[in-house]
Amino acid sequence: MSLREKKKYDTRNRIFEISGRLFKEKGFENTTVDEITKEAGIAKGTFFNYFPTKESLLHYFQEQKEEVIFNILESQMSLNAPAKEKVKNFFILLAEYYEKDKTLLRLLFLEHKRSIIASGQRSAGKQHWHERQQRFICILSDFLKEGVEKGEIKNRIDLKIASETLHAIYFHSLMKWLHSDTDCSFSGDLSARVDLVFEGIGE
Amino acid sequence: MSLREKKKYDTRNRIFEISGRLFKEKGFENTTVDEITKEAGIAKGTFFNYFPTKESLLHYFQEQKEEVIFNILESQMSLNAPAKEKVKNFFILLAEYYEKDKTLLRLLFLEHKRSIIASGQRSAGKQHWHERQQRFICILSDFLKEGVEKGEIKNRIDLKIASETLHAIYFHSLMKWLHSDTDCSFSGDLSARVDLVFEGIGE
DNA sequence: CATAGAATGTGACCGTAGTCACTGATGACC
DNA sequence: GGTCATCAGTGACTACGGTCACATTCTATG
Repeated sequence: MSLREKKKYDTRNRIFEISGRLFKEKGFENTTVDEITKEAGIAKGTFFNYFPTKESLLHYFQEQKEEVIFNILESQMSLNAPAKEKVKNFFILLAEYYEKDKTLLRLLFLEHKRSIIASGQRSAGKQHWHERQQRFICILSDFLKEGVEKGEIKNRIDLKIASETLHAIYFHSLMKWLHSDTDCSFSGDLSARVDLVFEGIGE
Repeated sequence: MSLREKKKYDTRNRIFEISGRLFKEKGFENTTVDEITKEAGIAKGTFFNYFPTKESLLHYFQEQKEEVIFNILESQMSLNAPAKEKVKNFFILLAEYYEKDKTLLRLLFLEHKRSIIASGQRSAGKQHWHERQQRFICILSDFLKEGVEKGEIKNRIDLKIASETLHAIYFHSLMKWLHSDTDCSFSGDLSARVDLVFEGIGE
């Protein structure tokens, strides 16, 4: 690695670390780019050489988190269990991982989401978000498919609709939990909802 | 109405109309407060006498829409029909109303949502949003309760969980539809998902 | 009609995200 | 080692949302 490359790498990392710390300490909105660059000992313009916007930082934090999450998930996915258990397990693993650091997650998730919405129709962030959802839904869909083959799930069910619905429930629980101040259990809430969808409401 | 009151009313309306038009024409982010006030023939400060922030305008647009929606809904709610049909009807009425003006809705909904997220933990916007959701869930819960009494719905179901789940599905469909460019049917999508939840996935 | 005081309007001003034309450091090549 | 093209660094500058002390307009009252 040349000197130039090393410096670049270091600066980027420095911005990343400092902004991460400041965001946690003071919140995203209350941390200015000036503060970050001042603490990093660089000029304001330099910040924008590395990250196109202040919000884009969150995008990278998010990516870092996801790396970890998907590794956890993939290590558990090949378990031999009924489809319903697999789905629950999948959700609970995610939930437990999230429950470890609600504050950070709230920051990453809500601000990141906000930025995607704000940046309008076609943006890299939105694209990435969409892909992430698809990956999520695919995993669920695979579980359900297995379930159909094993006769645990009605075979007249549209797998796309079903896995999307499960995803919707996951998302809803997540949002509810993120917005709640009380410490209601995210994984417990999810579990009840998955049961409901598997059983059905109707008599 | 005194002259003062009339002027106030007029100014407020003027801001409202002009900003609505500009938002539709150029989008929310691309419309500046300066533009709005210039076109309205008032000073910048005056704008903020009427609306605490630029985003708060969206809050009022949203309220205006909701007025109409809840009137439509209430006129249809007392119909005598199976619970499932009532839920579907409820959703479809909403969907059809929304489908009339996707662009405006997308603007109102996404930006409004964004602003709620952005404004952090405790804001009037968030409070109002939360109340709206509760109202929504209550209506669904009433339908389901009736369904239980009429034996159409399993009585071991937790009504809160069930109505929240239906709401989650509604919300998911709405978001999917708002983000899609293709003209997939919002009401059709919802209908399939309600069927799924009533029937259940499991064999 | 005169006047006081309240309601409303005003625009210079502030803080912050983001830009850009210029400067300085780096390394490939001779 | 000297030269020059390239790439990162810089900070004054712009744009925009939002504020505030002061100016203007309206109205209640004698």
